[in-house]
Amino acid sequence: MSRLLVVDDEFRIRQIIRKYAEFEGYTVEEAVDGMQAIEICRKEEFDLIIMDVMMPELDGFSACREIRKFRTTPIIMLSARGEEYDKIHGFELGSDDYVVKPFSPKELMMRVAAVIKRTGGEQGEQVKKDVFTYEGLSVDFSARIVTIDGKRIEMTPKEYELFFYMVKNKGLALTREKLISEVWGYDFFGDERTLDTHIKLLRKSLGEYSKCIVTLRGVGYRFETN
Amino acid sequence: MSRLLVVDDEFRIRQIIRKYAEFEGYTVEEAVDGMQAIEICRKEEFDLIIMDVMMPELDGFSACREIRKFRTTPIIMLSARGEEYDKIHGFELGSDDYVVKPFSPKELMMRVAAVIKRTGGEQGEQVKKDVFTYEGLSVDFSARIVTIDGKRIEMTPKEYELFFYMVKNKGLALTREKLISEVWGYDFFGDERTLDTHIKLLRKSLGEYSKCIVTLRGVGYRFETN
DNA sequence: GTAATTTTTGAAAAAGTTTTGAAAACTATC
DNA sequence: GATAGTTTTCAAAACTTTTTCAAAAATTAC
Repeated sequence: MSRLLVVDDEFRIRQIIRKYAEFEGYTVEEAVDGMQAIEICRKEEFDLIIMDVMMPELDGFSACREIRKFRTTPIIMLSARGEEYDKIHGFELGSDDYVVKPFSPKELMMRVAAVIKRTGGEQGEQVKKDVFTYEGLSVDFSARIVTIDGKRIEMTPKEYELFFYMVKNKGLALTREKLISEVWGYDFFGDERTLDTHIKLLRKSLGEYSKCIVTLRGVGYRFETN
Repeated sequence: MSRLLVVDDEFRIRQIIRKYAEFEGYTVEEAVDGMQAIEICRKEEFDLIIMDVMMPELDGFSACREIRKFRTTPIIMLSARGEEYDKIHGFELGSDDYVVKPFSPKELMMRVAAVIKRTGGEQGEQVKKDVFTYEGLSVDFSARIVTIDGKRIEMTPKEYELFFYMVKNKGLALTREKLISEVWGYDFFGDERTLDTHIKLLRKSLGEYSKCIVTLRGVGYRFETN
């Protein structure tokens, strides 16, 4: 069955939607604000997102816009009554429908079913994303995008390759020989210190997250998340 | 489904109407002023025209009068509150309804549905559209039409194919090999730099939206929206 | 504490990639 | 088979990345 993400700061609202949605057979996940919604969306894929407009931390519009950068998941916005501007804005940002609060759960479920049916066909061909996140760091292998606190970090090809390899093998002690042969190729016959220089560049690019790359003296390096 | 022509100089307005109209299942074409509307109407037939009154080049009244000379397509006029109220209200131009700006998209859609029902509905056959939009850029895969702020962008076959493939895989890092084998075919054995040249041509065609095509050094390209 | 070893760093040289413009080759269409 | 439009080729220019190397810093061993 379809997976739903419900984003609302009010517990009561989430609870009502969950109850109805589960009754209809949907699987439900929850997020309490836009920021959390984005994080969850990076990691998991949903068939539909129901998102409140007014939320602390990060409002529904901004979250919608952000999620649209890497996902095409349909979104239904929940907005306060009479906020015509909000509705329009929601659509502009790529939401697929809107429901005005206070809403009838039954009506919401009908909209959910309609949107899923309408967008359902294409979901099959959808590309599965491959993303790693840790605190404010996010590594999208398929888009080749690294962000720190939502800000994009530009890196050079070698940095990406080195970093991706380390992240994919996070928690493992990687010898210099292993790193060089995996990132440069087994036939690399350059200078001893090339790897060090790239680690340096990578650390510089990662800023505060350079803490994740630890030196294993006499051995190599390890990427670790605490 | 029914075909709509939206005529307004503001792309924001066109975009909102397009979003709602497509949600309702209509096919939407756009024109940015009265002059363009007339040209398009000479070439194509619509089930309904939504036209703004205040436009540069040729205003809505004049355009409406002109189109009426060779078409009977129903027209809904959009006007700012109080603007030329009498004229519109008198229906002397032959418009079928009018909506005051700022309008509720939902209300507009109800009027659209009402007018279409009243005037006998569609003439053409049903075509399922497959359209991607981002800001003023719209890519209609099934019609093979790309528009920027409502203006049609003419491209060569290769440009279309390359662009469509990139848009369909938006947000993904596409290697040169992948692009070449998908757009040219796995058996392409031409020059290394052919892809680059086509990217160049495509960027030129896309004007301001060339920003969406980002170079991934050492890898390939990515189409991204933001 | 000192010497030996290893890693980090900065800067410059070398290598590599992408962009661009222009011309040549190709392909329909009349 | 001439023409107009499209695609491909190619090489120079613009730009970026990688590598090298030696000095400095850090760590370890004695």
